[in-house]
Amino acid sequence: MPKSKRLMELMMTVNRKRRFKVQELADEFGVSKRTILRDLQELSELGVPLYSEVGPHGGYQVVRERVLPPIAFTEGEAVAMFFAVHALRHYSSLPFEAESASALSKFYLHMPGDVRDRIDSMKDRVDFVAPTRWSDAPCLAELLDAAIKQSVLVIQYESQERGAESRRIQPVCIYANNGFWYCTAYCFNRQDYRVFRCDRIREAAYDTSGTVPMQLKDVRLSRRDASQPRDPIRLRAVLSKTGVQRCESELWLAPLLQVREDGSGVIDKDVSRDDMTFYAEFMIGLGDEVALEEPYELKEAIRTRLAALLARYEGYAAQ
Amino acid sequence: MPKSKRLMELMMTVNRKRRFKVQELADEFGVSKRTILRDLQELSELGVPLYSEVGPHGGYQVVRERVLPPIAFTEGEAVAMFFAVHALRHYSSLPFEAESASALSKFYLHMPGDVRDRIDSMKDRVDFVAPTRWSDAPCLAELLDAAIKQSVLVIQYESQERGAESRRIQPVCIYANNGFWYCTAYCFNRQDYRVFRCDRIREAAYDTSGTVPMQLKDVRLSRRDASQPRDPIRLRAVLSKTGVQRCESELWLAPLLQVREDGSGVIDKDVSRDDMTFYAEFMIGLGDEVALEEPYELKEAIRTRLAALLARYEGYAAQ
DNA sequence: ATAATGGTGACAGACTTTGTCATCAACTCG
DNA sequence: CGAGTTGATGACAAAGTCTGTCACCATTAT
Repeated sequence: MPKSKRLMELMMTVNRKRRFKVQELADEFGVSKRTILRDLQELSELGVPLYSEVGPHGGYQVVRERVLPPIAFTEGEAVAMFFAVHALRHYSSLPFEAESASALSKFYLHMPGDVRDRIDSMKDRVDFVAPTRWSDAPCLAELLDAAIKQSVLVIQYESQERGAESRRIQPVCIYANNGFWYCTAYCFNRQDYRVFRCDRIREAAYDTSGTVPMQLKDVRLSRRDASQPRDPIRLRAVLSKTGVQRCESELWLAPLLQVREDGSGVIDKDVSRDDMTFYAEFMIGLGDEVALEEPYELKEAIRTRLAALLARYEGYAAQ
Repeated sequence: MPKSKRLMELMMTVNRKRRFKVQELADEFGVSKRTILRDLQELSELGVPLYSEVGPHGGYQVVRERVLPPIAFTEGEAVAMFFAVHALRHYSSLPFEAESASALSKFYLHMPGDVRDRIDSMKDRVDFVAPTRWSDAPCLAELLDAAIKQSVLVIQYESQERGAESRRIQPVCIYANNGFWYCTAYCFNRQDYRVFRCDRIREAAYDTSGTVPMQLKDVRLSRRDASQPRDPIRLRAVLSKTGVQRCESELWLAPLLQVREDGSGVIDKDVSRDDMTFYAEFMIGLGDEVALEEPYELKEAIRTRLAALLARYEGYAAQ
């Protein structure tokens, strides 16, 4: 076998084994220990992070991260990776931040100068706008890890109403929306699914009390969909074209919205009676772009709200 | 020089040169033509797309895409790249879509099975929510290209007011915000900077009439910032903690906002008098979370607006 | 102490790569 | 056409690199 091929296979083998002895590999590849030692040194120089200990029960280890065999990317592919990572630059507390940066610098180092220029000039010409000031979500990595492994966490959650409290949860999925990270999880304290704002999770540790994880294999991202409303009431409203455009950027509304051919639209959906205050605020925000048809309760709530606001601003005027 | 090293350098050299003759490389590397020929054949087998023509003025060419020398990525880096591209999945009409996909499949192919599983399970556990229904922006690639090269385009633009019209523009930057792609550009018809919605640009072609591009080297993303208000008026308002959080997700507001230590905040900024109606709507949306201090004109505008809305909903009640 | 294990240097022999040369093929240009 | 340019391929000896063997050292667990 030519040396170059042997080196490749050796790289794959050591990545698979993680721990091994020189004699082992020598037998496997049908070469002498000396050769394997020389090869391992070369791999080391090529960037595979090897660590060795002498003595009985010693041997080689691949330390830290495993390395993929070298891959030849085209320039276009490298630029695309840059673009993707660049697009996420406004999001703070991202998982894999360090890894992205190191991957990008590897691409950057191996690039001929003209492609670097191309990328540098692209940097300032294209952008994804994200809401500013994302709050820190210190436990994001733990939450994601727990969601992947489907294990139970004990978290310190600072809810708006009750202040800090401890909860046992099993994360289902993590998602970012409009400036915040959220985590849908099964809450063992409430015995139901709940959505947590990740920046309010101050600490997260793996549960050691032996709570048995739920079988949530099929429960995935869909879990963030709203649950069925209790005490439903029918909401019907007609939206102008502008109204539709505004509603489309509201994630929670999108599934309730039917768009007509001419761009105008209709909301027709059962909603929870408890949410009247919320919908009243929202309808007020839409102003003349919405014509509410029912329920009467919502109209009433809107009028009450408007009157309260008017009083508030009348009050100011008197100051 | 060992062969392996020479092959690496050869790969970089041919990528830089794009066109070359065997004799040239032989001199450059101090080896014989025969050796270079053998090396080029090996590079070819390694995936570098080489093409050769015999005869005078013939020679070698690197065909299609240039290839970077093989890079060894760690697993973590590969996962990070997956994450980044995955996060953008909801955005339609992205540039570099094909390249991202092919880069990802290269990573995927070279990965040991357990990492694939890790990625597969991550896919369904983490998400970036983007507003739905992005309109198609068919000319995005052209716009980006023109922005990078700073060249002039002739576009067919369908404005809301005047219907379709032809414009000569020089794109400055492209950005995505809240479900739409925008392009800031210098418009030669209006002789000023304008922002175009990319989905309303039906066609784009390079200008052939010889319009001289502007010197826009220093004009970059900042161009999307609001210009100075004409007829300014001072706006001062105090925001509660909740109010601050809501404002932070409004991009245009972020620069006007000062956050205090306890999470509450202040808006204090000169704004344009023409925008009173807009600010009135916005303040109403903030409800009790904002205490407006000045200007008087805005309070008046809010009261007017509230009264109008109230009338609208009183009207409904009478239906 | 003993045995297991990695690390290094030297060197001859095995193996690979290289240079040279010869020959061919495709093509351009005058 | 014919002369010149350029790539493609095969053969083979010379040059160079890689490999196995061996001797020896260092470290460490038992």
